Amino acid sequence: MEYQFNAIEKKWQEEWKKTRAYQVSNISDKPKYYVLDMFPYPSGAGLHVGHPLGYIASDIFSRYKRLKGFNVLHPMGFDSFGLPAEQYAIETGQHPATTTRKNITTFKSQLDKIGFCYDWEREVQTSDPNYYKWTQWIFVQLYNSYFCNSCKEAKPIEALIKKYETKGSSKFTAEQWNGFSAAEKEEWLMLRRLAFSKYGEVNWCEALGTVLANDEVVNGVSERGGHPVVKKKMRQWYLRITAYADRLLQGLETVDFSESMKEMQRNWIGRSEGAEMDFAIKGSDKKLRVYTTRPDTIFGVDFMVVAPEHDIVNTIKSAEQSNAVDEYVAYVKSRSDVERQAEKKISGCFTGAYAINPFDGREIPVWISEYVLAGYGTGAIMAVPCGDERDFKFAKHFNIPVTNIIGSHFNGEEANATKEALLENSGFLNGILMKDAIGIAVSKMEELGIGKRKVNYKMRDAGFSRQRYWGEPFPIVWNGETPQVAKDSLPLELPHVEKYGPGAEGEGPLANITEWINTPEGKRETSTMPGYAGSSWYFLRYMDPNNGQEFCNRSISDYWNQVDLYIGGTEHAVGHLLYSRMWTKVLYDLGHIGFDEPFKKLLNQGMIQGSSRFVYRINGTSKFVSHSKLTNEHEYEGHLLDKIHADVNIVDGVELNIEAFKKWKVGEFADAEFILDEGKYICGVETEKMSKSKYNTVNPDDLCNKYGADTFRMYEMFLGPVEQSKPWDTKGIEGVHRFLKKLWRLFTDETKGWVVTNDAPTADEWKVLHKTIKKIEDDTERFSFNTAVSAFMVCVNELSDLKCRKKAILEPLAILLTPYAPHIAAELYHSLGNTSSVLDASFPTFDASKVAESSKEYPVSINGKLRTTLQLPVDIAQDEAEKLVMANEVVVKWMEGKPLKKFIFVKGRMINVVV
RNA sequence: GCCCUGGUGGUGGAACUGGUAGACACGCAGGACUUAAAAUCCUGUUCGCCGCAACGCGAGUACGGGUUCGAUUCCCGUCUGGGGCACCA
Repeated sequence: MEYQFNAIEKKWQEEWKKTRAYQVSNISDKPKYYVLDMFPYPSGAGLHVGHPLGYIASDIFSRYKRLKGFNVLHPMGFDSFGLPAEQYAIETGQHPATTTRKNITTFKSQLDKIGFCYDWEREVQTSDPNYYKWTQWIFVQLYNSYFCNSCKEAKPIEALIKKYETKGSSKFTAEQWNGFSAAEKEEWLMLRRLAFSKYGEVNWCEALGTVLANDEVVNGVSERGGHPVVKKKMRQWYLRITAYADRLLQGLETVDFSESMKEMQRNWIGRSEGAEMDFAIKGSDKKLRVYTTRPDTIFGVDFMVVAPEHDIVNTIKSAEQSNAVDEYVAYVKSRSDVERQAEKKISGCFTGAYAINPFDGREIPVWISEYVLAGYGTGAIMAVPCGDERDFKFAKHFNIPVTNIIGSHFNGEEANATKEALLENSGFLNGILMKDAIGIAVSKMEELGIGKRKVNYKMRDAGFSRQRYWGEPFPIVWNGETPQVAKDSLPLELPHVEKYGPGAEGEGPLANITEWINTPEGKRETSTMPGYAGSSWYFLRYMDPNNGQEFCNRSISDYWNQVDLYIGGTEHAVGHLLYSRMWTKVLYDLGHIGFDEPFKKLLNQGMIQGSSRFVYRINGTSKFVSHSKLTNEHEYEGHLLDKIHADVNIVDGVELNIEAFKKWKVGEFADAEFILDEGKYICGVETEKMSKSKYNTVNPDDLCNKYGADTFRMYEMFLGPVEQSKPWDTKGIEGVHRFLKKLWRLFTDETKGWVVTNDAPTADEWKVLHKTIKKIEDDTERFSFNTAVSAFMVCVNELSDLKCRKKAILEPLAILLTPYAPHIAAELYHSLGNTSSVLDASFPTFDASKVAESSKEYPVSINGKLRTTLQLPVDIAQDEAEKLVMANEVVVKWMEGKPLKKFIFVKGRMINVVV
């Protein structure tokens, strides 16, 4: 009886669909477990073998937990708003909803083929009005909240209004507040709202007609398409994520993320402790405020640098320097971000003004330079050239004399940022170790009222507007410069548009629909929300996906609680993961959910790269030369070569299938001739990103058809650790397939069909089974799926050798296999006469007594040198072992009468004897 | 430049808290069954040496040191692959 995987897999997939075997209830006596995949953007290209890696891992773990008696939530959905669908719409005129729907259908059929245990009844799509209704609702919650700086949490904006009405603030009194106009009040409130609007410089991409987030801009060009990006002032929505900087940092201590992931988030948040300090300006009543992390170096300040955009520049510049300053500011403005990043040349201009060092009265020249950023700290620094590389280079370039405050630690050639030097030339700090002087200096500044401790963050508030069509509309209307929440009932649906091109002045396509934007209440907001809006809270909606009254019922979110295991790529380290952590904290603060970190454990799956194959055509001919015959990558016997991608699917290992190649692109290659090497055409190989255009994609559907989903699942795991990136290679899949066929033959005979007996297993057979139970359990618990697959292979090899066809062994084995290869497991389990589903069987219990042995031959080394073996009881006591060792002829001879000094026992085994 | 990670046979990779390095699989070589092929099974496969034989000898986890009875694992230095950040004061 042959292993007919196609029929078996179809049968069980239909069965499980019919019986709704993957439906998950919110009511259960079992403990809960929540396994989540980062949901995909449904692109038009469909899945390639790289996508399912994480999905297979999460599926295995979900099924494993289910066998272990947990009520497991394992949902799937689609992050279906986004730019590619919109660009496709612009090109083809098709509505993004149509193409998105089509793509989702393809994705779902591909996913189902692999046999995932998703509860599709909980599917969410971020572009579905029933979903984005609640994205909009959460936006309104953010808008109507502020971050209370004393209690460090979000509170309703009403509480702030009440405070302003009764107590005022540091900027105005209660009386003044009550006299403000509605628009004035709104301006003040806007400074505190968690979702707020302001004019800001944004990354404007002319070609895409939209504003991009910082993480969508790479090296000054758009991540998608590589178009140039420039700064533009526009009214934008933002999320006040900076308010949560500290809590986002502290929260990392409570979650199980990889160290590198935490590090990336910490770097992004970029917390630094230092001090802000005011310097008087000579002949002016203006003060220059700087931020420094090294107040200990205050006596080494030789000049000040202010960002060219800084407001103070115009008021302090001297008459003589005025023109030079204006010229320099103009020059800086002319430079794009790309230029600034590409050529970091030293430039700057003296303002003619001098600041006064409050401790020694020294006059310090004030410069402007583009290396000081307006957006960080106070936009001004005190430059200490002997301790800071950039300051040193600047001083050298403009011949500014350098004061040495660290003695021999400074060599005059380059700055030294040490904190270990004893200070010199430093007034009251002389002789003090720098790291101790930091605190002393700040205390002195605070005492004199000229400075105070200050924490700064690199992270900026997150831009939340996109000038696009295919995203969530804001439920906001404007009256002039004053916004308010629209009174429409949610969802505020995306209106239909005729064309998807941008509106005037950089506005989004929605601006073109005048009948939509103009309402009796005011003018609608025309931008839409960014991609991360919908993905910041989707894990909550899965819990209660059809709730029309709430985004997610509180008692249900209390039950499911945090995501126990979240699997996805590292590319979302500082985007999605930070945003969803912030949203979770806000919803927690406002009492909508009961936990403030969304993901308890994060597992990052590696990327599967493509392994590209190349053929080499002699330039201007249709002759192809085998890679093994080339002089080098570009040459063959003096002829230049064209290096052309060949489809990996028509190459066997590195050997090109010549007939298939000719048919592959008939127009181009039908008449191809080949210069072979020993009758074979050998292709070149390179590892690249998997992509259609490189013809290195492998479609999981093809592999499922050829080998079956179970083989495909196990092979993806067998490739190596899930966290590791690796190039795809289909070659080894045969080995896994052979394993499943071998397993099948344990249960069946060619002629007799099913052959499993009810005989009692032997000790050896029990041992094989229980060894495997232990190994599979341990490996699965620590996400070592590749070694678990190997353990199955060892088990089946051993049972084959033992010719074991006993139900008592094979039935537990089928259950063990269920998470990894559910279809064949179900078929085998069913064949043993079980009518209940293997999906709900219970995971076999490991019995240590079944693998125990009474005595064993142990290797023993003496002084790590001589090696011999001793037959010893397993759990032997140390003194007893000593006697037995001494009695051993070989040991005695080797020791030559020397006394035994030490016995090394490991896990109750004697490993080494020291003489 | 800074931070994080890795470096093990021809290949993918095992070895979990230091305890017989190379599990498992691919590939390769040889063999069995077969008219033949496919499928399946068996044997060998880190490198070098010795040999009638062996459960024989020596070296070996990027390189150089160290700790230890014992190091792929821990420590120090060097080289190197990958990822992230990059004028953040």
